[in-house]
Amino acid sequence: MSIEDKDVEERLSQSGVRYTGGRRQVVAALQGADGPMSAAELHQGLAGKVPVSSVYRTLAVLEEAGVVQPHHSAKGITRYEIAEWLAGHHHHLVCISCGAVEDIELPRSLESQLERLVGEVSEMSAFSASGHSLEVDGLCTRCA
Amino acid sequence: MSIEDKDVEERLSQSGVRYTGGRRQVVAALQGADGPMSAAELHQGLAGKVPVSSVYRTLAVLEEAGVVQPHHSAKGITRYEIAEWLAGHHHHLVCISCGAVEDIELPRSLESQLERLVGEVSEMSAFSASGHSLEVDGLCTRCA
DNA sequence: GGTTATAATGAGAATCATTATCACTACGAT
DNA sequence: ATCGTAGTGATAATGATTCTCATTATAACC
Repeated sequence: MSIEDKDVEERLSQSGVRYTGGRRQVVAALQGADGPMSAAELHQGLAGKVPVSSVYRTLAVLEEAGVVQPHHSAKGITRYEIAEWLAGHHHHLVCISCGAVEDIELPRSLESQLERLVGEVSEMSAFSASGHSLEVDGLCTRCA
Repeated sequence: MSIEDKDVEERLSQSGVRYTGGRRQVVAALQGADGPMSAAELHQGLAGKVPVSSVYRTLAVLEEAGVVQPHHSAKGITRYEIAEWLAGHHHHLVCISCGAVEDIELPRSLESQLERLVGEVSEMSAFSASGHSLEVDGLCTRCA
């Protein structure tokens, strides 16, 4: 049981839901990934041990509890990743050729610049910002 | 015929496709919108004058020609907007409550800061960046 | 330890956005 | 005017996701 798992367990119990075997497997698979995963990818990765309908339900439960967050970058699919309060704040490199999404963590200095920038945007737009995400589009090393 | 329309026409003819009535209507609707639009929204907005299957095909053609670009921010749907070379570079405010997406153009100073930032990200990641998009998540004025 | 109320699961049906198909129409070149 | 190709519209097919419901597992209580 990884360190984060304790936090996940607590968060779920606060939401009044159980941290069952299937849910643990999904969370573990997401922890092991190096980018957001779709329900189908998770189902695959778990070798069918968790049926696809359960993967969807589990993701919905985890999202509701704030353990994972959805990410929409590819055509018709939703990918999920461990929420930032557990995994740390980061951004995404999106390959415009193959669609792969890679996490990237900014050095503190860049991140604070970005936060200041978002703050200014929020002010100038009468929009109460609660989060932000920088998406850099380009070619991944494999497609370059 | 707006000024941009000339550019669209030229771009399409370079792609060897015609700029037909239905396509003009879709482009006009996108020009009139103040954020990305889905196929269903466009179909609605055009009061059924353009059948839904044609809206989809038109969007595919326009994307192929580089006249519009897709945007994935909401659950299972793809929204499109006029490409940046026609409409100008901008970013998005995404309402975490109602899902609405609003365009926002950054003042030159902020935009250049952001570009420098993206440049550094690109370097530190061996990822050849071709574009970027800042998404600010929060509550729109209606949902606040 | 067994019982019971409730949460969770799994298989499949139902739904929604999107894509493919195909007969038909419109346009441009000859 | 006509012929070939591009475009259209209705509808069927697909793929991701959600819903339903009967069954199973779990935690709290006796």
